[in-house]
Amino acid sequence: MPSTKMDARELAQYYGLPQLPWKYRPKDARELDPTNPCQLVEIALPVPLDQTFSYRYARPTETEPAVVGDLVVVPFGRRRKVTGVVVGVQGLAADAREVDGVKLKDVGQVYGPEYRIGAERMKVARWLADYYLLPLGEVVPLFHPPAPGTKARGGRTADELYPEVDKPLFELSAAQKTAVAAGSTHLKSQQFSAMLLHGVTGSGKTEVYLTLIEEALALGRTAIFLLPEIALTPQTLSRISARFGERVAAIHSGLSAGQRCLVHEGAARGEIDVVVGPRSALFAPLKNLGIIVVDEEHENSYKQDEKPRYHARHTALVRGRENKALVVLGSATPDLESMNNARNERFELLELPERMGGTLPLVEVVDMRGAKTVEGFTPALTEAMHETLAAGQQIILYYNRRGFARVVQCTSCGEVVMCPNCDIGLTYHLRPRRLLCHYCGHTENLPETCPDCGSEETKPSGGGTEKVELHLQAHFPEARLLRLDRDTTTRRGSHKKILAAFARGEADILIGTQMVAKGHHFPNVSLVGVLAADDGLGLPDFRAAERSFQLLTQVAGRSGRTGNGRVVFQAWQPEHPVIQAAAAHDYQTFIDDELPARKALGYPPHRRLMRLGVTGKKQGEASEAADRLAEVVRESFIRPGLTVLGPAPAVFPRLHDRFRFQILIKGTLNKEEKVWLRGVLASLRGSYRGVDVVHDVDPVSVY
DNA sequence: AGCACGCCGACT
DNA sequence: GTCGGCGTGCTC
Repeated sequence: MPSTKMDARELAQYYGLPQLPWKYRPKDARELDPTNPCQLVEIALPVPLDQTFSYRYARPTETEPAVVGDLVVVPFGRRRKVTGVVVGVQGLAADAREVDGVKLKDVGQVYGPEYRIGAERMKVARWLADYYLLPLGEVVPLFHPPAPGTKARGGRTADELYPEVDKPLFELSAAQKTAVAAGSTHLKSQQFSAMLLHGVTGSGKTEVYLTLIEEALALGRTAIFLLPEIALTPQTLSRISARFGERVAAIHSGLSAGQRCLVHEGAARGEIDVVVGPRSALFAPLKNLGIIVVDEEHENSYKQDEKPRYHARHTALVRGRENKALVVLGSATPDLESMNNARNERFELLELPERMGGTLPLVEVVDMRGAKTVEGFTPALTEAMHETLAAGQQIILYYNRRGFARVVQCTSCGEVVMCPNCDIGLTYHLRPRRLLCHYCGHTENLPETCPDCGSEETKPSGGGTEKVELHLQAHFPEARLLRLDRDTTTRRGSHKKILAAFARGEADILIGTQMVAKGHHFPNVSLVGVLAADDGLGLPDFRAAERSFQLLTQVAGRSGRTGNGRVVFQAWQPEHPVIQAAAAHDYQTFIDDELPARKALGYPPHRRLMRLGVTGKKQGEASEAADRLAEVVRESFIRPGLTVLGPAPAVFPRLHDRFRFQILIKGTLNKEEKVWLRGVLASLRGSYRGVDVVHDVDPVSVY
């Protein structure tokens, strides 16, 4: 019977898995001889191996010795050069070319002190590595701009791109003043603390953030302002740069590697003291960090969906703690985990319940059952649209399905046309006129006969944004349309272009997927229509209700930002509590329902989750590996507080020509268990070639 | 994870 | 004949 007492080597033996390489590292540090400029440096490298590597560093004259935290470039393998971080240094005889039978290669380059990962950021790096079960070297790339050294200097800096605008001199509302006062008290305490700012769309959260950042600067401290990439609009950036001028730098996807380096160096040298950007901005080398703002903190994009799979909100709290800083999380629809933390008094909760200069839009829930719909439009929505257009105002229509027809079905035998790689029905698109798989990108022509029975009666069914667009062209011929979905935003920047065109009033109706729900103020929008409000509720994910509530609330918030707005939710289950709560702008009721439901099922925020995903081209192989993994994990993790579910085929059992299985661990692993699991995963990866094993701590979705 | 080495099919 | 498919083995 295996147990966590067994190390990875013993476990590998027990289960007949191949042995891990076992490296012994001598602990006797050699004294650093000041007359000898040669060092033995231990380096963590960005490779998925649970070990560090020893190199020789014979420093050039007039240069400083390497120290822990230094970034270095080293030769690795036959022809690779990789960037790693120094985790240990010792003295070394000048003529030594090997240590304990291991040949030493020479360090190629040591970066300057601007690039050194100081003690504080190193603690964050170690936390990331431990918490997310990764080798330290694999989190190091988060801490430096890509390819430092290849500096294309002379490019425009971030804030030059966004000319200053006049600072709006609004008087803060009472609620804003309360929030600022609370934050201010925390800042002055010089202790770590966290605030959750729950404010409806348009309630002035940004003004609270900016005021608190100003206060932090006045106290001689620095600030990080995180936003989802999608929210990094020129308006947002110009507002921030108007406030902080030269001292602020923005990181965004339009920046070159050289510009990123300039921001990094400026922050390290103390020339920049506010860094704004998406999750990667969290690792900026600011000194004396006083405040970290995480705006739209519920956004799933804060969780990176590739290695290292870290959550920027969680990491912000850790970096805040290391700096005795204030962490401000803000949202109109806080993540359940954050609100739970607020209720448990780990965060101070501040509410901004009122819209600045306006009221929340009135939401009408329209029952689709028995309604005389035309292509998914009820008479109520159609009428509201005519009224809005007649009044010269704009409309947003939200429909979370791309393409023209969700599936193509044979009317004779009922089969739908499937993707050859994915076990997913293909979606019919008009432009280009082809079938497309939304998961792997496979495309093919519309078949003339049913691939299954040969009948010529195949029929596209189920709608999509393309069909809605066509319908509008026919029924609202006078209206100018814009469509916003993945298919209209293939070129870089086209997303922002479409939104900007709509904001300038170049169209009357914007139709789109989730993309229309995020960001942007559209002062002239007075109607938002949601074609299928309960669409997301049936998804087999424990967060389906939370997602739906957030999306409906966000999209509703696009209406009537500067006046009275209307919203229409069309729904098949209009009485559903999530739809009702979203329609009533009632976050309280929503979480009062949802938190106990999560607790009853043992899901976050009550317990944590870890997902182990096993995929392979051969179903049998993947399934066997998943079985083996589940067996090992289950036998060893028998204790109160831990539950192992699975293995089970994933919700999408085959994508990209790979069969997918998963195991869920409910509960929090302790340190020994994590170390142990890393070993097991490494063994498994070694013994099932052709099978991919991924682990995801705190997964954001469990598909 | 890369990247090289190594051993078997359809091409000039 | 050899270009290239991806199995497997190693990286201080």
